[in-house]
Amino acid sequence: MKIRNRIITAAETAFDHCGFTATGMDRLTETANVSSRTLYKHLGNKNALIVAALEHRRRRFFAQLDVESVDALFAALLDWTEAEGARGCLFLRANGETGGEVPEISDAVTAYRTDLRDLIERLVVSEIGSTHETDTILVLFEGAVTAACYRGTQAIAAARTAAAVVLKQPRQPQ
Amino acid sequence: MKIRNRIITAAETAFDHCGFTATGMDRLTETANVSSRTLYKHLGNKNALIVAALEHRRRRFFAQLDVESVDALFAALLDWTEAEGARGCLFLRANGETGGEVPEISDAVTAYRTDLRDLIERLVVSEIGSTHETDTILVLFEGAVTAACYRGTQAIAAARTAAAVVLKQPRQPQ
DNA sequence: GCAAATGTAAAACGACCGTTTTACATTGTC
DNA sequence: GACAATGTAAAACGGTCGTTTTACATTTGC
Repeated sequence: MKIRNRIITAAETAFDHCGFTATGMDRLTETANVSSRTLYKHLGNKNALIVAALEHRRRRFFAQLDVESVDALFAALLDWTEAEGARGCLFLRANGETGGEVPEISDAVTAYRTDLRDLIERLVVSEIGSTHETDTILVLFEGAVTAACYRGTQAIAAARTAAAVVLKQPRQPQ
Repeated sequence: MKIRNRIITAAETAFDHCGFTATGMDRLTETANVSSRTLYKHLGNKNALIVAALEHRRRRFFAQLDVESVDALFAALLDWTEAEGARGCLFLRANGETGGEVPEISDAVTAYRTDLRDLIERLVVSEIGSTHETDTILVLFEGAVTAACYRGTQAIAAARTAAAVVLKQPRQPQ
């Protein structure tokens, strides 16, 4: 189980840094220090490796985002970005590159989105007692991830401040 | 100049719907109703066609976003999304698929980002008299585009409301 | 100590794809 | 009415890439 993990870990960073299509099997075997035969024996094919890398990313990401407030969520995103860099949401990119035509990959992306929304909803409810601003915080989170690609961590800081403002705001009648 | 335009227009929607890598030259010639020889004579190669399609998208997009307030900006984004669908920012996707290693494409993406930020900055200044909340609105805009992929137009509505709240908020001392 | 399992190294396969070329039809202009 | 210019249709080229195969080395458990 050690080799499989090494392959997946190396693949996650390779895909993140160079893209899914642009990363060939030769680079994946190289960075994982395994032969192509071993890689195929352990993962089956490239799509399965992409799925495994996405699931690995999902676990790592939400492990770092295991927080108890919306403010701490953005603080954790800041830490993540400072450690990992900002190249956009890996799941969004995976979906874009495959055109949503690889079901297993789409499933992995959907799983991530569900987890993210569940997390945010839980935090929002514990903070203001209703789910009412969940989409707002979700938008701020997604926007922070995307805008950080070219505005850096100050995009995350801006999202963090805006989230605080929105949640402090007295609930408007619909 | 009519054929070139037909090729670029068809390419823009093909790339948008199926992705850049996943869209082969055969599909591009098919949807534009031209021979491959004509396509190459007019555009040169696939990367140049991608750049042309991105520039075409940029012109169309900002033509629809020619507004005078932040609220109208999100209203215009709503209109755009209802007409075109939500598949994520085409420029972000282009960058992701090429790994940022095709300079001409990266330039087109940078041009879009610059235009978007300039537009938002202009609107924010005209609304609150300072550039202070530009990054916040930018984050909300990017987040709305991304989240609309799986939350639909209500993500844009949430961003729109949040933008109004943020801009109404009394300026906090730094 | 010897199979069986598991690994490496590297060549080969087969399909796909961007691009070019060949051969031919259509058009507009002097 | 001939001749560029510009178009189509389709075959061919050449490289890349995911995947498989061949040949061989190394571990591991009975």
